[in-house]
Amino acid sequence: MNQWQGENNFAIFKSSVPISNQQVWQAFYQLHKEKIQVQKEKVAIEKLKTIIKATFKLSNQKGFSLMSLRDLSQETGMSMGSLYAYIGSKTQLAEMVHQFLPHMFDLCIGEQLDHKESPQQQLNKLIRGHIFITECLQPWFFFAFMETKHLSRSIKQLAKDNEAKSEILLGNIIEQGEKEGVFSQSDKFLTSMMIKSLLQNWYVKRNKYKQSKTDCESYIRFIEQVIGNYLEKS
Amino acid sequence: MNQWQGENNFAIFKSSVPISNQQVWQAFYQLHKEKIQVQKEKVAIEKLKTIIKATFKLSNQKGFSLMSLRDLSQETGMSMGSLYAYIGSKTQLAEMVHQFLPHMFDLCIGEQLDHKESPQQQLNKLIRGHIFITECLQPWFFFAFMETKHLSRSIKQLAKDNEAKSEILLGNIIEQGEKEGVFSQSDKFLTSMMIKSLLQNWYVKRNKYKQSKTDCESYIRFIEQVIGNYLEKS
DNA sequence: AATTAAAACGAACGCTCGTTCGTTATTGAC
DNA sequence: GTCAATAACGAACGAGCGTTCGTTTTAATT
Repeated sequence: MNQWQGENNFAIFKSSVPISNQQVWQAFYQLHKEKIQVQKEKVAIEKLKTIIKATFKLSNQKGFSLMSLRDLSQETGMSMGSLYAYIGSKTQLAEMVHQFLPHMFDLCIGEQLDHKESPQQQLNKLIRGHIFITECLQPWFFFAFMETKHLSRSIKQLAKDNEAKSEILLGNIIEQGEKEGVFSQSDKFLTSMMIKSLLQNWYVKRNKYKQSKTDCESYIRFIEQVIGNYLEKS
Repeated sequence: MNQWQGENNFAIFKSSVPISNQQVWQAFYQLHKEKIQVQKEKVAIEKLKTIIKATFKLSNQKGFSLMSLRDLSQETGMSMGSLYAYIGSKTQLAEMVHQFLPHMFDLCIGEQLDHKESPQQQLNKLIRGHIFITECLQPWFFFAFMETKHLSRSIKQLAKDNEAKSEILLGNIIEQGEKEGVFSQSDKFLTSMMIKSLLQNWYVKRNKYKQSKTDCESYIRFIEQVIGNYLEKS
């Protein structure tokens, strides 16, 4: 059960996926390149960084829909016209953030899952990957979680599909564990809902965990303990 | 552990606290009486019902800040002027909902807790009460959870205080259980965070639970099982 | 039927929003 | 140093916002 400690920790995760500060912004720019009017990459990435960070800050304060582009202009020190060269429209600004997350998710933990491993290993891997990536991109995931209401139907659907996908993934692993006899019988739906909610809590209530000085490794240990106690046969 | 089943179920809860449809709206009117310009109680209650329900519906669709009072006017069939006789202002409309929840909470489960009972009993009572009341007032709690950003500082503080209160309550019960030796040693902070998040999930993701035909009694049983497995000495 | 108080109405007001676009400043190649 | 190309600028626009208030309708009392 604890075979992953030290062997698959946060530091190793960060060094094995493209999630350094530079790489993240580079990836964000690449994903949205064709929508952005500014052509010089170095300039564009720097300004996007400023804009997105300011968006997160203001959205935390008053919510995305109450954040005006004049607020954003003031916070970034850019003019209204400049902003529009980067974001296209207010709606597109929100959509760009939302589209980025599944992209990074695939990049970082999409292909790592292996059905030949034991259900416990698969489950732990999924949980760890989830916590690690949301730890690296906490403001992004927090924004996406809080500001789902303002999206076009198509992007809203994309968000729903992604959530469903991860729930099915969880459900399958639990089912496999039951079949192999390593997990006791349980309500697969309720169990995956619980795991999802524990994973979400890490980035939704991040401030509280920071205040209590809980780091992501001990949070993972806690989840694994709770799920283990509940699922594993004794 | 299962002594409460049948003896303290949802039906009994509903009949022992003032939470019938009529009583809820009556209580809401009483709490905000002095802010409302319309004097005839029967008329006021009926219109408030219409307004609040429409607010919940529109907020679910596009979020409170994107809901205009013209939307609300159309949805309720009332004129702008009439609306203002009931809500005072858009901000006050949101605040009235937020203020109502701790009020109902106190009314329904505030005084039922008894420190002489066993920690297990106290914990189960708290969990059951929480699920039951959020089951009865699901749209209210959902609205309050999603739309915290638009509040005045004072009401935001009130919301924070209330959350802190319930976390301390949980922490104390767990601590008492540890001292009495009925709970194993655990991280009290992480444990209460988990319980809170399980409780919140019931009204935040209500649609998903409805789709899978999970009722509140079986959800409570699930929580008690998970927490029991984790906390109770074997 | 007349009177009066309460409730509902909705056009109008001032303001702020997202967005545009003609102009100015900056950059880099020659 | 010149000159295109690129980026930044910010005043202006129309739409829609929350809110108000003079008027009309409704309801209750006499």
